[in-house]
Amino acid sequence: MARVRNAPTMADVAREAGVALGTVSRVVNGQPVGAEFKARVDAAIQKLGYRYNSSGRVLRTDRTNTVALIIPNTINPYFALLVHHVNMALEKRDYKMLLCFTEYDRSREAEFIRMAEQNRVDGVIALTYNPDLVIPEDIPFVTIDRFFSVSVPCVAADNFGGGALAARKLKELGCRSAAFLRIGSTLTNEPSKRKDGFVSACVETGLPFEVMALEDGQPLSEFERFLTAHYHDGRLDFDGLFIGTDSLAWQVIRMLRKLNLRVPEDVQVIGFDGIRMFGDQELTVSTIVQPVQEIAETCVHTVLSKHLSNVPSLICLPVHYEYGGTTREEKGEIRHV
Amino acid sequence: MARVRNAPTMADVAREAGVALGTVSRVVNGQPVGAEFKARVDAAIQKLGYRYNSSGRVLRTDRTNTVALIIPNTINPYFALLVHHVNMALEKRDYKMLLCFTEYDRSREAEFIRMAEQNRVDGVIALTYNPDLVIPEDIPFVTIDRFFSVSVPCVAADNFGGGALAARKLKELGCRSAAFLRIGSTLTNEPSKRKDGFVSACVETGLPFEVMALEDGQPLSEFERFLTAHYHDGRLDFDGLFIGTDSLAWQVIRMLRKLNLRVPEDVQVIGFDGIRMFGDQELTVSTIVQPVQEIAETCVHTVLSKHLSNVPSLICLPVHYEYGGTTREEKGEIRHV
DNA sequence: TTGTATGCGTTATCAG
DNA sequence: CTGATAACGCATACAA
Repeated sequence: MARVRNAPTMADVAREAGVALGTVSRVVNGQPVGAEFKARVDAAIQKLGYRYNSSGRVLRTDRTNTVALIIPNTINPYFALLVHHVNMALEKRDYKMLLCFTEYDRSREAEFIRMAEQNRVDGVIALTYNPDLVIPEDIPFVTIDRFFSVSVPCVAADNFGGGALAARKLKELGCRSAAFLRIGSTLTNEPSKRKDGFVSACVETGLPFEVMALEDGQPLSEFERFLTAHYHDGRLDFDGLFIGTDSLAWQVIRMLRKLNLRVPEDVQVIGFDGIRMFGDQELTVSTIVQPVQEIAETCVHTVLSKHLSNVPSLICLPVHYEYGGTTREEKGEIRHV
Repeated sequence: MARVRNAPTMADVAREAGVALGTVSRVVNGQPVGAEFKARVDAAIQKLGYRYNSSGRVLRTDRTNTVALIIPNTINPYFALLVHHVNMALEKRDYKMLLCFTEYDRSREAEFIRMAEQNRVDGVIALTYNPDLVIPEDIPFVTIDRFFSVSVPCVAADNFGGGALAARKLKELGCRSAAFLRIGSTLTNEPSKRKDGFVSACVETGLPFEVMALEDGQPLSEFERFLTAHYHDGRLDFDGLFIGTDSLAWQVIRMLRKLNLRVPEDVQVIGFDGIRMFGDQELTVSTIVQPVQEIAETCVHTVLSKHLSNVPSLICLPVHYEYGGTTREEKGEIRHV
């Protein structure tokens, strides 16, 4: 069969330069070649307008310099941030990213893993929810926020520490009674530990607390019912809320406003993630900030390391608290919610 | 050289099934094969755990089933949305996406085009800012928001119409005097027409207006100076603002609040893009909504069409206005800013 | 319909 | 250091 596109190949360059094919390959790959030869090859490349074609190398070496990132979507700003930093970390190492959006669909999660194998990616980084997901053995695999087994490295923020930090912060800011609200309690993953850390620190500091967790299917209005049930004579039973994500925190704040409760005067709110308005402006709420860039960097570093067996199976990266207008702080910044 | 990974190949399957290599290929690709043969091949595939390897096909056919998307980043929610819909549109057609973040860096824009060629992508969709960008001839290329030449299809929202719609809406909502604020006026692209449409409709409806455009390098505080200069005795000269993007609108609203101006009571604000809180909650401001999904779908459809010459060189897709709390509307929704 | 054989562009081995 | 040549896995033209 003839060439599909008629772009010049290394063979054409070799012929033009009057050298062997292998010599062209060495020049292109920066391996040692005599100056005279190199000059002739470079000239031929110029003259023919030769463009390197990676598909030959892929077939020969079975390395694509590509890593698949499996993630629900990029509409959620936390995922969008993750995608961004993973891609940057990959690019720094001359790797490309094959992006797969699952939309939380379990069958899609599994299908993308198959697809990644077919395309001979050099590794997979996955943030998934399918409880029965089978992790392939023959390909470097790193998960985010979810621990499968000691043979599959998992990278996550220090969710337990973050939950504890939120509780201690509320206590420190004068809260007398707190509640933790979260959604999606079906699957046990690393973020589930936010609750454990919160509870642990509440107990430790003597801060009374309640926990309200919604199953995945339940409507958000359940939170409204919960809050209303704890609302008497214009006051809420809690003066501090720790909420599983910034996104949910934002929605809960709207509910509080409906009850004529002021944030942070009547109720202080701390979220989790560190989402900023339009990606780069102010925080949406006071929050526990995930080290997204470090998470991405660690995932990439890990998935590309030669000896996965030397890698810890769970890597928790430190979080920090940041003021975002929904807690009472000395720093007199403008409230924006 | 021996196999790199020792995964079974079509040859192994053929041997196992006692058929020819070509027959395996036909089975795998769903071409007509005798039932008996097909059964034997399927059984062999099962038995050996054969996984299709796309790298052979790529080399053979020079088609990767991959399209490169070149875009500044995914932190900006508008870009994040675009990435999402482009990927979904590609996936629907069994194409993969090679994502390239330029971070607005001109040299990176050019470099990614080179990289895309090397990797033999089947097409490129690009949202770029480099005024001197050279579009390759030998690869299907579609741009977003920026017109290069009649031979390079450009997909965009109806920016002119959107600007006009904003002006008419402000007029309709009772505005007496309006201003248009935008940033980044160096490069002339499709979004530049937002101003033209706005001006045109202001003139048409007799709405007095001013335009304030910031060059790319200038600090945002210039807008604050502009507003302050038009602020007398607790009143702003304008009771309506149309702002180039939702992101900028959000920042301007913060400036207005510093001047103790209420939105929308004192000043109504309309943005552009249609960005939602956390990607899926309420709009951040009243705005002209871009049809992002249609833009993505059109880009993909266009870049993959066989006969690019039959394609219009500029495709403008309709926008619409949507209430987001920063205009005065009958719909009494809770203000959230 | 099925088998055979060639080549896609590159890398890597081996001999000169 | 350079040249010649054999794979890599698959698709397809051609022969049977």
